[in-house]
Amino acid sequence: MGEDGRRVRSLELGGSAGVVDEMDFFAKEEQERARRASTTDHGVPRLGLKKDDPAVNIGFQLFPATLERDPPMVQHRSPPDEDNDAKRVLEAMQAELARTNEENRRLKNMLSDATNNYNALQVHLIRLMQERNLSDGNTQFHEVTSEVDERREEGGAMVPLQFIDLRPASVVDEESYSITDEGTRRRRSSSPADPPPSNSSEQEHEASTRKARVSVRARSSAPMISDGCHWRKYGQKMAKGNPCPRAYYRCTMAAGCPVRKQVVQRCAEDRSVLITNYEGTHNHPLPPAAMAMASTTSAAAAMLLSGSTSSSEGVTNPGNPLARAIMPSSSGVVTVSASAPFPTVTLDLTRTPGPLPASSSSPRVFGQPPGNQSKPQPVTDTVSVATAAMVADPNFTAALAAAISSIMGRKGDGGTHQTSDSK
DNA sequence: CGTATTTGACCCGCGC
DNA sequence: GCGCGGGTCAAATACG
Repeated sequence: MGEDGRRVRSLELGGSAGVVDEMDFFAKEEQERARRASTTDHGVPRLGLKKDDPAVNIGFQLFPATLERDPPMVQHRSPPDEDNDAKRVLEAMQAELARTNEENRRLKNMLSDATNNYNALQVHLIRLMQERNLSDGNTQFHEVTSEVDERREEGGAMVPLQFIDLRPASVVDEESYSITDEGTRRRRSSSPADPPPSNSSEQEHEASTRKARVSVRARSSAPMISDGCHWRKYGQKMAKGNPCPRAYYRCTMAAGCPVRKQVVQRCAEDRSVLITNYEGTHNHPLPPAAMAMASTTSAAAAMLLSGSTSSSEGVTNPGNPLARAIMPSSSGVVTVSASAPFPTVTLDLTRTPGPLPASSSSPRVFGQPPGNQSKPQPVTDTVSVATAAMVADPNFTAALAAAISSIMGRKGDGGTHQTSDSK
């Protein structure tokens, strides 16, 4: 390749010799240098000698080698030559292009590695949770974990988060069953075809996990927080002891997803606080914004099922390492309550959790003071961002953004991309 | 006209 | 057994 490249360049060099006059770029300098360096009386540069000029040859030979490094845009000037300069500019631009491509490749690799690490950590987290359950005598969890691992390792490619069900198989089946039609299930229970409700401990466990729900408290004046999903209202009730009605929504993003239920109501004491309860897991691909909330609720539900149900009292997040792993930046805003009838994880986005890195996308979400209700809209829209920030460690996001921006910044002026935007 | 919302009726679980 | 409350259904209505 080197020889051919040189030959081509030589040919180009020779071919462009005749168009020197058309190159205006460094005309002044060129004339000056030509007057000094060239001994020929004509304006025709010593192109023939240039081929033998060691400096030029070295430059041509070194260019490919310096592509991997940071070649200076302006090479040291060899004997004045317009064509030579033009060629060098061209070479420099080509080198820059090649370097940019190389950096793009590196960035892609970095991003892929980071995502891989994230997924690996998530799988590891799930495994830990399920091993914990395994010690309680539930043997199904481990198998599911192995399945997830195998899926991940076999495919090599990343499994979309929405397809990784964080719950154990029994829970998945149970939830999909119950959520498919909880109402009809109740009705069906009277049918003779239904197996009589046996009172095994397994079913008791399923019954408890089936109703695991995630409650999100956020300040918003909107009737419903926008989490990226498409919800259809199917009912409304006046709740006891609350002047504000309670609305019932169902996910309509997929025909086969009647499973999702969402209950929204306003806090009785503070009507600016919107309480949203999520039950179940989506069985269809989700947009990134919706995926954030879905993964949050899923992770929270998994956290709930991981062993905190042993306590009948509320357990705050800092005491739960798993919760800390899921929501590292939200200490104090996550409450796990295993009290009857169903265990609930409460994500309180109305409290101030403490200082957060400024580079993260989450700080503007948390801790909206009650006085800052002049702009309620961002609060509604950023709930998904908050959940995204909780699912994806903000520190990780910030570090990734910093790394990418540093790389982009090294290159020069190309670093204005919003790579830190969470999905 | 298709889709989303409203709203009264109905079902079911639970406590008394 | 009965009443209450939560949750869901489905017809009617509104809306784009």
